[in-house]
Amino acid sequence: MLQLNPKDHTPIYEQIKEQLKTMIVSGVLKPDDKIPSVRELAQMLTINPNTIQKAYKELELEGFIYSVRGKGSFVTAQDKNLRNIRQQDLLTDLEKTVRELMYIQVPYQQVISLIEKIYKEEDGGNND
Amino acid sequence: MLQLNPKDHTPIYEQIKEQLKTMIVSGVLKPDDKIPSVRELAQMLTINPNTIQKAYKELELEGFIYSVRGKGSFVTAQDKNLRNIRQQDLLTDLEKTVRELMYIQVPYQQVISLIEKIYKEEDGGNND
Amino acid sequence: MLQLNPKDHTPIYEQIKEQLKTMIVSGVLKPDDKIPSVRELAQMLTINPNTIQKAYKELELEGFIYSVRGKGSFVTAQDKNLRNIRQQDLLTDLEKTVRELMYIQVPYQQVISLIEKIYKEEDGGNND
Amino acid sequence: MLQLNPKDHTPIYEQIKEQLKTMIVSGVLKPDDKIPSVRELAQMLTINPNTIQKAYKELELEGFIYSVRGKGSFVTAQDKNLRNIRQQDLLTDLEKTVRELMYIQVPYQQVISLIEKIYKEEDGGNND
DNA sequence: GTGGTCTAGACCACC
DNA sequence: GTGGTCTAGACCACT
Repeated sequence: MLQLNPKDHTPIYEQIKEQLKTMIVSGVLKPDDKIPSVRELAQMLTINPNTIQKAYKELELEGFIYSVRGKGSFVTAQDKNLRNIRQQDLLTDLEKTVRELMYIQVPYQQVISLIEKIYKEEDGGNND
Repeated sequence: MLQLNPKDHTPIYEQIKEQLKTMIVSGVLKPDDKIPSVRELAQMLTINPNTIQKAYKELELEGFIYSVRGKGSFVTAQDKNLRNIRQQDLLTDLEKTVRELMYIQVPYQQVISLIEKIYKEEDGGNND
Repeated sequence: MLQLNPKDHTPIYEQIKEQLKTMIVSGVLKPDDKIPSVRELAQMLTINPNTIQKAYKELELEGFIYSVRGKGSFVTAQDKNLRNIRQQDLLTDLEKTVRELMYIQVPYQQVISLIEKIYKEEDGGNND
Repeated sequence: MLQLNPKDHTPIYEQIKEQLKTMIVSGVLKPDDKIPSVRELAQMLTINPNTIQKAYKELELEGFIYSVRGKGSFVTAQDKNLRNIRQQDLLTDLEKTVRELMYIQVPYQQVISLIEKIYKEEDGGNND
């Protein structure tokens, strides 16, 4: 379900947050879907429950999920702002990367075709 | 010259690295330009020289600058070997970002025009 | 475990790097083996933890080990991408050394047999 | 005449020593040949005369050259030991490099052919 | 003057 | 407990 990479220096709980966010924002997880319990997920990923706890707590603070005592954690109905913030972050990232690619003289066309390829390849797929 | 943000949780040495990289990549600093000495910059930013040292050393390992004992630190000219390695890294980065942009349904055209804008804007500029 | 030579002018952290590299390369340390923690090794060698930190960080950048905050440092499994880069570096090194051996008129056969000896000696050993 | 590389972190005076040693040991410079004066060489390489001075002084201590007050510096008649020491250093280097190449699974044949290529290519040349 | 190494000791974030 | 960042201050090597 989730992919953790210990060699990546981003903390485990951040990796979990990131991946859940993406699933929520992209619609893989829909509002009021139940997400795995802390203990369940900890067992699945063979990591410490505290780490999951921390991820869930922050996701709740940021408004992505909500917890119901005794029942579990659930996806929040999406506020448009959340998606916009995420999008803005990604575009800023993109700009920095592209600027460096330009610096090392990777041709414009090469960058464009990579992007075209990505969008095309998934086109028949889960692009609902 | 450089702006540090103490509130930001990213390490100081990373902030320095980022900003110098941007200046190099955007052409503000050109190959063989001398950058401030370790002590000089430390004094300017009122931080410990070791922190600057660390930033410079990593920039050197990543191929952006080179340091000469007794003389100072300088901007590196582009090298074909390093370029290829770096290019691969950047394209992987790009792919990941674009893929996520697609997931959150940012239209293809919007991504393309951002890139076009970046490449065009520098075209008449310091591409001499 | 590791032997430091204070008379040697090569920096302590380089000596540590070298010895760990040799242990990894020769197979004494295997992929995902845990190596001593920063503080542990510092205590064993009675040197400052920062010095160990520096050695470990560089070994990580060079792809020999990976560090996980809160858990420790571990030997990296061979990765194809890194391998290619490293291979190029090593072959360049080799060429330079061999060229100079030729200049001082060391016969071809002597060089070849040294290499043959190295490859053979490990063949029946830990190449399992 | 000599090639200096400021990006290489080996000190300038070491680079000069290395290259002169190679020329002497390989016979490009013969016993009692005059080598450039300190000032001359400093001008040629556009570096500080002190740096040359240091290189020459150490070469003299190590027995590769001798200076005659008012006349200049000259190559010493070669002692067999000197060449042997150099050779031993190079072979140790070679062994370490080859061992790492083996570790990253570069095949024996590939290493051998590189060496063969180097020896062959220079065969008709200055291998007098 | 420059970069580079090292120590001692502190504090933080993560697991 | 772990790794990672930072400071203060020292000393060395090179130009």
